[in-house]
Amino acid sequence: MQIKEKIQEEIQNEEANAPIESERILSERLGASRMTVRKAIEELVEEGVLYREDKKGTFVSDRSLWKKNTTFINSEDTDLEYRLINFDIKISADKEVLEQLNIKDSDSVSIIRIVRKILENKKPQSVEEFYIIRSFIDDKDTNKFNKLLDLNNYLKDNIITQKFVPMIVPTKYAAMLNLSLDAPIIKIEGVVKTKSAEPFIYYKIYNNPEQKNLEMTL
Amino acid sequence: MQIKEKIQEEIQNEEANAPIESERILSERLGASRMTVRKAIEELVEEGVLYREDKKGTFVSDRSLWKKNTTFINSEDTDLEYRLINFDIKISADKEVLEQLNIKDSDSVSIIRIVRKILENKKPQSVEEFYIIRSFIDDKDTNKFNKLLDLNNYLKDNIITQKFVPMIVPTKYAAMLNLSLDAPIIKIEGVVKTKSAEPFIYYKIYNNPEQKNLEMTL
DNA sequence: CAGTGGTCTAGACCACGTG
DNA sequence: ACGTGGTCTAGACCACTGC
Repeated sequence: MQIKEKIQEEIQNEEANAPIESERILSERLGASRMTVRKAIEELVEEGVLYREDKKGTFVSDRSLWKKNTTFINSEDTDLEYRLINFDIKISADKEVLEQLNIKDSDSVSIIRIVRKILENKKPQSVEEFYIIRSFIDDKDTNKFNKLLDLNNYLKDNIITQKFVPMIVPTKYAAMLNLSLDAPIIKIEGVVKTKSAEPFIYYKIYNNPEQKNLEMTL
Repeated sequence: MQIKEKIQEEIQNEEANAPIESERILSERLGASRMTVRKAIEELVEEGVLYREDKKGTFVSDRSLWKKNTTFINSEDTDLEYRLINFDIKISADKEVLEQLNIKDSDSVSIIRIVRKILENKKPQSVEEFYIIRSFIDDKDTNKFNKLLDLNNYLKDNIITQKFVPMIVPTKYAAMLNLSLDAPIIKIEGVVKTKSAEPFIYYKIYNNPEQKNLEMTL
């Protein structure tokens, strides 16, 4: 929405905790109804850019309070590099994978497996394993890993559930992550489901704690 | 909002993916304007109870898709018990704590430290350490641990940032959590700040992975 | 073509904080 | 008394879906 962008421009040089103009004044000055301005402000509040104090006014948040969730999205402006470790279209898969993807008859379903390593500023950040039911994706996307594996693309029309599991780094990945064999790490296990609750992607991410900060704002 | 509750009642016996009445029909039947009904539905969509399909309709979500975040809130209907391990009002604290609470002159600030153990269904689920700047809380609440330490109470007017750290269980807590000395765990470190960015609580939660599932829906 | 959700308008009243 | 955000109303037009 244009109103939102305008407000964002106008506050970008404001100091933290500075008040912004009231909803009524903004709506008049920007030529929109109050409800429209309100919705724009509400979205900025949702992102942590602004905050309201009931019956007092709306204020600019300190930048450190902007909402983030690096358990799911890599923070921007980092230098990321993706290295493919493994790619195959397989008929069979682990029992765990079949269970998470709710597959009863494994013969009838084609599963794509992709394993890749992610480097951040040239250092190993994580290893990701993806299991994707082929029939759920466009044939033309099958080889576009960047699109296929960017979980952001699924967020709008799907539901993603992820779990955090502490473990000792798996032996096969220790060297890849440049970790000692007894290093404790956090594995993230996630499932992507359609809104009608059909799972079609299962993923496991092994994070290098020295490179990957898992944090979120609430 | 009453409209929200009414809708919630009406759909509670509906099957997953069943359509609900359109916004226009609901607004007429419930005697509210369309925008009011819309807002109610929007909140239910936010919670994952309903989902929309653009230009098609609004549908009931499968219960497994309701949004949750057990990294922050213990799921309901669990039998929780809190055991106080430690409570003191101390002038001095670790450098780490002072740093997180943004305290320069440690002599002038009184910090409350509380350590407690949480049992879920009689089994040890986690150990929590809280560091609270005394001047930020009501004197009358100083001894009401349940209120003081329920992070939900701070969510409305504050910003909470938390970080997930993999580690081997600290020796001093291994027995308390009923874990072996080399068990990998996830420690959650969090800071509660006012909306004007003043930190006043720092907490560390050591989770027993066998009892505590850390997961979230996106 | 009728119905859906998505967006927007131009008003209105309320409770409460501040001067 | 005035200004704030919070809530609500009764309309309106749009782009698209499904029949």
